[in-house]
Amino acid sequence: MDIISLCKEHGLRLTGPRRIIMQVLAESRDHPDAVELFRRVTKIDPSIAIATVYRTLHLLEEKGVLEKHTFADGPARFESADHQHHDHFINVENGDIVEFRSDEIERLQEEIARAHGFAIVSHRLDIYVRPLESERIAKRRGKAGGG
Amino acid sequence: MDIISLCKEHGLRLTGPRRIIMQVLAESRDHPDAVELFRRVTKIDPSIAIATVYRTLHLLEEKGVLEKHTFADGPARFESADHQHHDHFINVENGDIVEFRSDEIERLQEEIARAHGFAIVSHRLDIYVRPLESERIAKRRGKAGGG
DNA sequence: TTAATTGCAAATGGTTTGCATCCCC
DNA sequence: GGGGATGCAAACCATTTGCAATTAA
Repeated sequence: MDIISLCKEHGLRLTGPRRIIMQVLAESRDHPDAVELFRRVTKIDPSIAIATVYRTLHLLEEKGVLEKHTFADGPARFESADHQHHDHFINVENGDIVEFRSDEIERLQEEIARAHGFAIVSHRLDIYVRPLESERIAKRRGKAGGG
Repeated sequence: MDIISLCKEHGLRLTGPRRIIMQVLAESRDHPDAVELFRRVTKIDPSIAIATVYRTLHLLEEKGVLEKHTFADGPARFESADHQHHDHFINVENGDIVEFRSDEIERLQEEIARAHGFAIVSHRLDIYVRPLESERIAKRRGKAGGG
């Protein structure tokens, strides 16, 4: 969905700062945090305040347009919510995030929750990882062109 | 393990504040945060500073004696680490925490990580829940004595 | 004795908020 | 024109840190 309809749909004014923040958000595939977003946004329009970034993020989260994640205890990181639920691998060596989904894990969670007398509201599975040594070797080989 | 051996084992001085903080920690089954811990500790000795609570918590986490969790985006909460790994249900209605463990989910995680070329360093599965309506009724009935 | 530990207060980092101004609808 | 949105700076909250005084070993 484009930015104009997004604002219309949620009764938000399409202002200059908002247009830019949403555009940057739409282009980001890397779960940026508010400060990183602020950096990207002010590269386009340096007059935008970080308060506006936080306000927009909060607004979009409330409307269900964005998902907010808190990995480890760093700053909150955001991604658009227009996708099926998924979980995250966080590469502890560089902070990179890889998404994954397991229907089987989802199903097991439901089952266990029900057995405990709970209904699931939401959940998060964060797996902190490190590349397997074999992967590291494969990557080195790839980069070096087979050395 | 008692507090004295714990300190000896990790080369920590057994000071008054530490003795009290560890004692309170040992008695807590509810994953308290630092500020809550500070409240409990200063009830016993009002001269203890919150900085000492944070420092002790950090120390014990480093030594692997405590586990630190960040649920949603509230303050960090702690529990002793002298147990098998488990995951958490967080009751969104009151913040209560219930522990659970699924070997099957653990196994699936390993499997999926490996398939992605990762080795797991650690992980966290937090399931935000609400009591099932049937549980709520059962509880009311229990409290009212069968009303 | 003396290095580790503490209390205090100031600093930090991420995030939110009050308020006067601004500018979409 | 008017109310929502913004920029700015100050406030906030959880947490950390510098430093001089204290204390366990």
